Amino acid sequence: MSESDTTREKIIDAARERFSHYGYPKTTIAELADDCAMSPGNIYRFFKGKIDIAVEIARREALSAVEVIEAVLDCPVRSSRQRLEEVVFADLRYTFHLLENRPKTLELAQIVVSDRPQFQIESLRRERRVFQRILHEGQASGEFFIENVASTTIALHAATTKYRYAQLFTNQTLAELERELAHVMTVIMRGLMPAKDGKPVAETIIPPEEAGQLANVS
Amino acid sequence: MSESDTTREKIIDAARERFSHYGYPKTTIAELADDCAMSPGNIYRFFKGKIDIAVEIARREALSAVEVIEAVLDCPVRSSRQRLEEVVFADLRYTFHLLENRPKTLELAQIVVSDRPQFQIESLRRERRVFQRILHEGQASGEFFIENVASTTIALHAATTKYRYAQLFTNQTLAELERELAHVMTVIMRGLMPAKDGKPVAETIIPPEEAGQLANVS
DNA sequence: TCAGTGAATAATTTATTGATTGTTCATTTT
DNA sequence: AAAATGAACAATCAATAAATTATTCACTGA
Repeated sequence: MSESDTTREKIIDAARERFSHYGYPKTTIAELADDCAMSPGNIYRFFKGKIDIAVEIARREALSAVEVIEAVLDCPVRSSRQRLEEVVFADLRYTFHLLENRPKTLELAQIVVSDRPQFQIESLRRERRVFQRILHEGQASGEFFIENVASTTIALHAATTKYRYAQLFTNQTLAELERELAHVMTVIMRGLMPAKDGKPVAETIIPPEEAGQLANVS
Repeated sequence: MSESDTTREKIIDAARERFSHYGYPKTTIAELADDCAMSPGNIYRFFKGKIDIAVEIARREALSAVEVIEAVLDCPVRSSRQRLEEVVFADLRYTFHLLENRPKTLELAQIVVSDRPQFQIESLRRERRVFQRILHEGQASGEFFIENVASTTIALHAATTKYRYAQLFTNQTLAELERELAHVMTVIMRGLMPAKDGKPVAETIIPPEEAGQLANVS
């Protein structure tokens, strides 16, 4: 790692610390420079402007959020259905706890999005790719019956909108949201899977929250 | 109608006019009093405070919005499925055009909700009742197969969250949203209706926009 | 040449003040 | 007695001044 890379990281670390403690607006470039034992001017050799530091932090945050969701893919499960349900519930829980425990993270994301609308579009796209992979697998294994995987992915993602950063829409508790999401998933799963012997697919069971799943949100 | 009722209506009319033209914050009680040829003090014999005038206007707006949606129920259609789809699309279109043509209406609603959170909860509940009626009908006629109508109503309503005041979530065009919603409804309908002869239910077709449907939004 | 500086400046935020507005109520009118 | 008034007062807003901050850049030391 080159010298200038570690300097850049030092700035990011200092910014992460201050942004999460005091928020983006109340953090000054002079403070970041102090933390890194350098002059304000030098910061601008690594970032075009203050907002770009926030963009970089939010970008990493978004990537690690998708990783949390993707981690669910790695654990062995019995079916694509279970995979899909676990990913959707993980999404609800991860974003819920994020807003609960680290409200400044949302604030930062909102500031970034208001300045760079493309940021949100790309974050959503990354998330959809996870969904798409699962649908594709389920399709290939014959578990799902899906005519058009691409458009069904979009539908699934849109139908679960309320369960991403749910506190922005409602003040329901997490338990209430989980119950609700189970109903949504029940309907969706019945839409994706053929009925067996004339009986519709069983209801979605709320998956248990894995212990390690939310390690980096505390 | 009593004298004091008509006075109250005069105030509401004046407020509606000014709120929609200049917005709630820029409208003063003195102006409303002027419009009604009365003194500021007299307004307070009819409303506890300025915000209560806004609440009353928003309440009526919300009721007439549900009426627009309910109007779809009155026209004869071939199936519960079609009813459901028309209601959901009407909701998307109505709220979309509302934000496009009368942004002050949203502003007012947001001001009311921030002061009276219960307002939003009740509006959503009213809307859900329309959904529930359709599901119930479809269930009774045997067209839908629904184990629990109440929880399925909640699921349906939650899954279509993105298509109520869609511009708050995305900057997609109405046409894009309609295409997306069709995909969502396709999955949901397959979840509600049993497959025929092993073939899944047909895809949702975007219903044509009725001419008279949006009369009071222009 | 490269990494870094810090004073100068432009842009933004905050504080202050004066003006406007929401609300009340003792009083007047009908 | 009911309906309405308008002056008084507290709360809020708008305008401006003052202070702070983001950003630039000519310059310094390795």
